[in-house]
Parts: sequence; structure tokens; C-alpha cells
Amino acid sequence: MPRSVAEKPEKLSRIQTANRALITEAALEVFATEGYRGATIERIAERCGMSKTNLLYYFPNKDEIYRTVLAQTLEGWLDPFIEISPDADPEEALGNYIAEKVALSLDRPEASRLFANEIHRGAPLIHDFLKTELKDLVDEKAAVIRQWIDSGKLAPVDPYHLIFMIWATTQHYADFAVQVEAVMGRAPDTDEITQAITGMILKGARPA
Amino acid sequence: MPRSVAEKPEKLSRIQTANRALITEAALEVFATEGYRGATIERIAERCGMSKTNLLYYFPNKDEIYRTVLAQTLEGWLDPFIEISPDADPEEALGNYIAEKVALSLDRPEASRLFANEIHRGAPLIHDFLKTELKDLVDEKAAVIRQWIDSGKLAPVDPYHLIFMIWATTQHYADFAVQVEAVMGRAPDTDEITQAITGMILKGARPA
DNA sequence: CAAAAACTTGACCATTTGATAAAAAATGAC
DNA sequence: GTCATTTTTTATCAAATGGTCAAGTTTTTG
Repeated sequence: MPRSVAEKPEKLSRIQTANRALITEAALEVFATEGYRGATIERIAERCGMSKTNLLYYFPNKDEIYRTVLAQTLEGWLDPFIEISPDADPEEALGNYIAEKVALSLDRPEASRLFANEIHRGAPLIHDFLKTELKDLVDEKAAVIRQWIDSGKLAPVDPYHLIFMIWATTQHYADFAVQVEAVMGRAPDTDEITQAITGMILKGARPA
Repeated sequence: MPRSVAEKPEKLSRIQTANRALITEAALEVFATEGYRGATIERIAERCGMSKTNLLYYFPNKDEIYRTVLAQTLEGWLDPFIEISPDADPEEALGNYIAEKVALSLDRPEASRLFANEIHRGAPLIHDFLKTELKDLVDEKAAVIRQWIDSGKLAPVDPYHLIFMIWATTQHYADFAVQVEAVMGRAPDTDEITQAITGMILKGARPA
């Protein structure tokens, strides 16, 4: 009789798979809105109709839930970025990337807010990841952008700040959705946002 | 013998003024990094070298500390926005605004993160403020931008998204400072950031 | 300088919260 | 269907946390 799922890293049963998915889904929302310390196991359990004790059968502790959810989030976050190809036309490549990030932001705003929260806390769990894996990846894409600039396909903008600008604007519509809706009196859709961002940024980066 | 400062809303003594300032300063940092629920009174007290009990002499409860800090933050946040004048040249007016916001973001990143956190939680305390005061203010500035567009001084961009883009990019350097530094391997200064943002956005909004 | 007011401290309390242990219930293999 | 395994519940804890109270200390004021 195992004390918890976490103690036997073998294959998961159907119930285990289902419940762990339920839990991470609920945890994502709670962590995203309340932050790591503000989130409680009980609240997560409530949100997936499970007792706190039962939840702790599937995850050994709060920290492990958080790590799991954060890892999942990071994965989905990086994928579209990796796709940026040096062979493509810059406007198309960046336009696609922006469109994908906007779609993701509207589809899973909690993931974006969870990530933001981790950074706000000083990135205690992923500081190393940022300095190594993410940095390498950004360096790589910055080189691609620089190459586009050198071949006259892009105006001479700083690649890093261009990337930050894309991240900042796309994520803004997830992280500040409440403010956007309050100020506009309505919630803009994917197309409208993508249009606005690509229109501005791609024009700003277009060669003279 | 008054039970607390909050109970007598008359003028504050020297010690009261000093200690309340100490507390709000410390509270800003703690709330900004830990979020509302994650922040503890004890931690705030520690950070200003005061006992929890003593702190509670100056503020009746945690909520009141938060409200005070948030109100202070909102004030400083709006000021530069209000200054945007229809009479000025758009590039200069927007450029100035961006420069001021960047300076503020680097100078007081905690304020920016506190605000972000409030929004992440769904803006429980300021939802009404967003829908009324802020919306009115943004509507007003959007009208100014539209006027610039109509008189051919600006490309036909959506005023609201232009404003969001400025907010998103400038605040990004406060809220995601840890990530920016990790990825760039250094912390960009005010000038560099202002240059990058204005360069891109103002060019993107420049009439053809 | 003495009384009053303002400030600080330490002991205390009720809840909440992360977590454990063991019993009960449900599920699955044969 | 029965037995072993997995899942869920119930009871319980210790620590953390928001907050109170009353007594002590310092500062201000007449």
C-alpha cells in the first residue's frame, strides 16, 4: 500500500493520470491568481472537488505541485519561440510568432500570470533556467534577427529589446486582461490584438 | 491613551508620520514580491525593524496597509499619463511619457509589481477605479491621439492599443527585471530602454 | 518637573494551513 | 467472488498568521 503516488515513479494508473491532471489544472489557476504563498492546498482541492488529504495523496507537498505546474507552463511558453526560423521572411516569422503568443495569451492567461508571478518573486525556482537555457535560446534568436538586419531585411533595432517588446505586449493581454477590458469596455479578440501589435512592431522594425 | 493611530484621523505626530512612512515603504516591497495573501504583517514589521504589535498600532490591520500602499502607487502611476498634452507634438509628448514611465519603472519597480499583482488577482480593490476614473482618463487621451491621427501627425493606429503597448513595454522592464537581466547578462539603463521603446513605437506610429 | 498623552512591548488567542497516520471504501487481477 | 492493491476519508498535529489586551516606557505639554 503506497503512501502516495509520488513515491512510486512507475507508470501511472488511469485514476492517477486523471486526478493529477485535474489537480495541476486547478493549481494553475489558484497559483496564477494568488501567487505561490497565497495559494492554499485546500483551495486547489476545492476547485477540483477533492479533499485536501486526497490531493496530498497525489502530490507529496505544495512545492511539488507548484514545480509541476510551472514546468508544464514553461514548456508551452518556449515552443513557439523555438519555431522562429532564420530562413523565413522576418515579417512573416515575427508575425507568426506574435499571432501564436497572442492566441496563447487569450487561451491560457493563467499560464502567463503564473510565469509572471514566478518572476515577480525573483524567479526563485527558475533563475538558473533563465540564465542558461533561456539565455542561450534568446542569444540564438537574437543572432537570427541580427542576420536579418545585416541583410537589410530589418531596420537596425536591438534584437533583445525587440524580443522583450514582443513578450511584453503579447503577455500584457493575458496578465492585464482585467484592466484591458475595464478600460476598453469590451474584451478585444485575438485578431484585433494581433493586428494591433504586428501593425505597430513590424512597421517599427521595417527597413527604411 | 488612543488604541491606534487609525482611530484618530486628526493630524499625525512626528513619530507617526515617520513610522507610517517606514511601514508603507516596507509593505510596498513585501506586497510586491509576495502578493497580498503571501505577505505577512510580521515580515513587513521585520523589514522596518519594528515589532508586529507595534506596527499594528499604526495600522488597524493588513488590509488597511495594503489599501494605503496601493493608493499611493496609483497616484504616482497616473501623474505622467495625465500630463500628455494635445497641444504638444505627438512624438515629443509620447516620447516624454515613455521616458518618464521607464525612469519610474527602473526607480520604483516594486510599485509596478504591486499594481501588476492587484490586477492578477482580478483587481478586487480597484476594479471600480479601472472602469470609471481610469477608463475616463484613457478615453480622454485616446481622443487626443485620434485627433493627432486626424490631423495627419500620426499613423492611423488604434489609440487604446497604442496606450496598452506603451504600458506593457515600459512596465515590462520593472516587472520582469530579473528575466531581462538574466537573458541579457546585464541590466540595461534608463536611456537604453527608453531609446529602444521610443525608437520602435514612435516609428511604428509615424505617418507614412 | 509632573501629569497626560503617545508609543512600545510581551503574553496571549483563534484560525488557517501544510502535512501525517491509520482506518475505511473502492477498484482491479485472478 | 475473493484477495490484494489502490484510492478516499476521518482524525489529528504543529507551525504560522492576523489580531487583541494590558502593562510598561517614552515623549510631549502645561
